[in-house]
Amino acid sequence: MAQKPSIPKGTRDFNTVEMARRNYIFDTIRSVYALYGFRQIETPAMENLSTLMGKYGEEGDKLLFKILNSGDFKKNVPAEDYNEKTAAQLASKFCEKGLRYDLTVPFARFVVQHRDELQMPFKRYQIQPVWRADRPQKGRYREFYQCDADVVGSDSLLNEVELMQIIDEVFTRFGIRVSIKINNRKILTGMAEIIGAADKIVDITVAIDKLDKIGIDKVNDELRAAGLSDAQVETLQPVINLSGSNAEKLQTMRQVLAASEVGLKGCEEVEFVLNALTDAAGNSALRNEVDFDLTLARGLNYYTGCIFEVKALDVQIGSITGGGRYDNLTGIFGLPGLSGVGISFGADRIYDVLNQLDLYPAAATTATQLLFINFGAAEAAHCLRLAQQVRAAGISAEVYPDATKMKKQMSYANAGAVPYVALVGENEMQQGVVSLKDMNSGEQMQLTIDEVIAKIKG
RNA sequence: GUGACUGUAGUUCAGUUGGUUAGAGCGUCAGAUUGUGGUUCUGAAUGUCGUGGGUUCGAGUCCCAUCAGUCACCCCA
Repeated sequence: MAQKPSIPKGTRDFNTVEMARRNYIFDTIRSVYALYGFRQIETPAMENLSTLMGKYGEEGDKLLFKILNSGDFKKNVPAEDYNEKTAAQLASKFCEKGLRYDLTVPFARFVVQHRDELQMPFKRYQIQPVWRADRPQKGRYREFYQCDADVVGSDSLLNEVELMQIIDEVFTRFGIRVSIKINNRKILTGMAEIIGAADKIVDITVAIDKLDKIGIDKVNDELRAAGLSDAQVETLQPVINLSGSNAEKLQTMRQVLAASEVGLKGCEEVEFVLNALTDAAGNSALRNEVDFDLTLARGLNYYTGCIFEVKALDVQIGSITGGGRYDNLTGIFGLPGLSGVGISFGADRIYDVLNQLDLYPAAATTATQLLFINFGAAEAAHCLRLAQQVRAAGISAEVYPDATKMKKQMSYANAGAVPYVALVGENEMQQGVVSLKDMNSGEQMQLTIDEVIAKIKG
């Protein structure tokens, strides 16, 4: 064969089976969002680069896919710039659009742009692909889907509570056992304050976030590398090693953060959310465990309040859902004072988890429920009418298009995992019946078309 | 952006210190079976050994370059 065609690195084709599974994931998430009163929007695949640049930190800017301007885009760039400017600087002259990097920033843009039409609080969800010019590896793609739900225009912590419930509901429906982690950016800020390194907050959180991956010693190395003194690192130790129940951890943190107003506020917020998720008898309202985890930091630096993250208990794949509160994201677009809180399900990683654990319900992946074998022109015409009756009853059915060998038609049904096959030849036509074969058991019986419908539905 | 590993049939992989005509499982197709799939048996098709150069009497095998893929770091879902 000559060179085979291919697709760009980090992108994927989805075949029919994969799409059936992916739709099961999207449909599940979608229906839970809707159940909590969220409504769907979509935004364009490309945004103006001015909207995207500077929102994800220096690293993020590098990972943006930029789109070359149309027309003679080099006309207005002086020749000497080609040698003097860096590639990034030239790109900023050649490109004014880029592919969306996540759904949160386009959403912030959407809110600011349509602020006069929106009823606050505004609850929206959005399920669309995003693109990152990252080097792909396991569980990391250059094109992948995010499933975001956000509430803007409400400071209430009840929104956080609701989002935790959504997380719990979705993973319960999937049958994935997860650990939900909660923390608060204010607590991290408070810690930085206490040790007198407020300016190093980002470095500190990034280092602490790696605890369960690289261990305490290397975290301390990173903290020192970030410019913290040994004394400062020492002060952080009891916090990093925090253990016990959620209530105990909160108690400890209150003592540590006694001198930090922000830090105490963070503790209060976490406590409120955890309490709201617990009934009067002290039982959790959730089916999955929620853990107050000081080492949860999350990379994106626009979070300001509660932050959450979800990890699968039975598969090693990194976080499959994350989110948090960001107090001033729309401020960048000229609309200050509007608070938002949101979560994002990583559909592609959830897909990998479901595959590994093989948790798909059978119904999610079957397409055609009944295949009519084609015995010839007259029989096919008859089957076409029967198929319409079956479909009217809500059962997906198809008539094999060619009167080929029976073996071929049966194989087609088998390959497509069709659970029932209808054989309607000359005899059946005369008697007004259908020979229905159950492909799983191999049993076959003669039934009227109404009995067939009742059997498949029942 | 940094580093490591791997490229042989549709696919997963064998292929000896460099040696004649490059193999196997799975899948595909045909037949055993003209109204019965999934099991079984028989047979068949399929390769620029990623690409380009070099060493050699001789390269799938060794060397260089290049492209592609995978994994880890960074970062993240």
